[in-house]
Amino acid sequence: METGRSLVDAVRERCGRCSGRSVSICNVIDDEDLPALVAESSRVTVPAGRCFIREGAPAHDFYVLAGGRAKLFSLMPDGRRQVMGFAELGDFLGLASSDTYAFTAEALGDVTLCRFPHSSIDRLVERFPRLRGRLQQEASSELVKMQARLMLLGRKTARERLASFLVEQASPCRLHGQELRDGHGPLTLPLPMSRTDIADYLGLTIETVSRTFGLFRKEGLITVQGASSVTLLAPGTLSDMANGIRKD
Amino acid sequence: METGRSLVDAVRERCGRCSGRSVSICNVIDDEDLPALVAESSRVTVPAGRCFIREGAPAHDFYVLAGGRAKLFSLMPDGRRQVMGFAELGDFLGLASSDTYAFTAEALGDVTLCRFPHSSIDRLVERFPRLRGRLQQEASSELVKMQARLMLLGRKTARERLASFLVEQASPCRLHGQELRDGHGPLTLPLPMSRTDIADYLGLTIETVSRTFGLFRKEGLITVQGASSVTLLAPGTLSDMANGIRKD
DNA sequence: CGAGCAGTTGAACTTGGTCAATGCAGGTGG
DNA sequence: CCACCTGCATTGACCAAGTTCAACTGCTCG
Repeated sequence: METGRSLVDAVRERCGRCSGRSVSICNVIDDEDLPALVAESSRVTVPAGRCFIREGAPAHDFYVLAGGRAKLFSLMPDGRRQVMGFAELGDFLGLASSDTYAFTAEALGDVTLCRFPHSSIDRLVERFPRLRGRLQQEASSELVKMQARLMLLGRKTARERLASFLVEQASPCRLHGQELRDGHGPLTLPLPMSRTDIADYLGLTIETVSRTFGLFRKEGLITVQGASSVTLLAPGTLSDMANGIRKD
Repeated sequence: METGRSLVDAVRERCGRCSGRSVSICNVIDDEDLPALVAESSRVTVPAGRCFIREGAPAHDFYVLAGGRAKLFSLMPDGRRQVMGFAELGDFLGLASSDTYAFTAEALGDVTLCRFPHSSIDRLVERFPRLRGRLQQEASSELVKMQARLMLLGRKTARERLASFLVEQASPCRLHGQELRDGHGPLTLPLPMSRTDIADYLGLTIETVSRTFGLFRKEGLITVQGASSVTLLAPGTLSDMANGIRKD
């Protein structure tokens, strides 16, 4: 249980700033319940690029993401892909759904998971009563985030989509509840996902994402360090653009 | 409470075939609990076109839709609209969310609602224990539906979107669980929403929706009676098209 | 050093959007 | 009862955002 101990610490440490931005995933880990909860689970480690949930497969287990990040997506028969979300430390995966998983989950880097059989939910909720409220609350906030994604995919331009994405990626990095404004200094983000993943998340092609990154760079809104790190030079402008308040 | 009685009957009668396709709305009415639940609520009637939930307003109450249909949407500052869903009899509105509503709800025709203060949820769940499970289950299935909508808005063509919409509208009309196949005869649907609403639901313009209806008509996939009634002549073909299996 | 891959850039093309004219039905008032 | 008005739907012509296809860059890893 040594790894269990450090896992608890890691999860606890990050819990305050989890964003829970992904599909059917909830930051439901309660500080006090956490050690016992982690002790209940079987631990799984997944190497980069491996799928640990497969769309359409029978949904026996659900997972808590305990290290690394994952992308969640579905495919159409001809290969078109839609990334539903990116899962972070503390997110719950595979809870929502019927008897089969609604999406595939693939490790972005190496990933650590706690696995629980679906059938144990009731028992867990009984043992950790606060879990129930957190689950409800997070399912609810997940629905609100989904609505923002519907607006993004249905109505926003490529620029607005990428700006929304950057602002969203920034939110776990800034202080809780603080607004994004220019002048609060530049904000550097890691982007652990590929351009292809970003494109499939935003309903665009990789080329459009790349071009739009280029435009933002030319316009002095961002700088790029390699392909997996961005600095937001004008977060407030990007935030306004994301919301359609500002066109450029 | 005379109206209460008939309301219960109406809701009960339709409950079996509710589709619950809308945002943060759940078909959570339990046959046995229903009369007492309805008796708890204050009744509201809303004329066609009136908004009874406003995006961004403080979320004091939640509603059960007890008659008619409503559209749920959000707006961007410049007026772009995204319709998040259409609410039907038995759907719950305004449950998911923080302290403000995430969308505007507008009556499509005349609408009847049961209103409950948000603060009474705990009490209701205590009194009707099965409500809790239904709420969870429906929130979960709502998330699954949302993922289908992300795929639609992010990756599907105009033809696929409209086909998906028609198939979705058809689902409450066919027998539970029955697949859509050609040869099961034509299927006539009411479309209580305007072309504009359909367009804003599908992330298209009204013109594209109109043109695509025209194409489907020319191709012998549908016939149209007025603007608010369609007959699916080849539901199986439409279903395949909706899923990207077939292009035409 | 070279292969392979992700990302970037450019040019042609396509889909769906924009703008504008026309059609159609329901409602109102003469 | 009919002319007119209004609002929604349809259709057409043109346009633009974003996609497609292809070449090229730069990086990492044998």
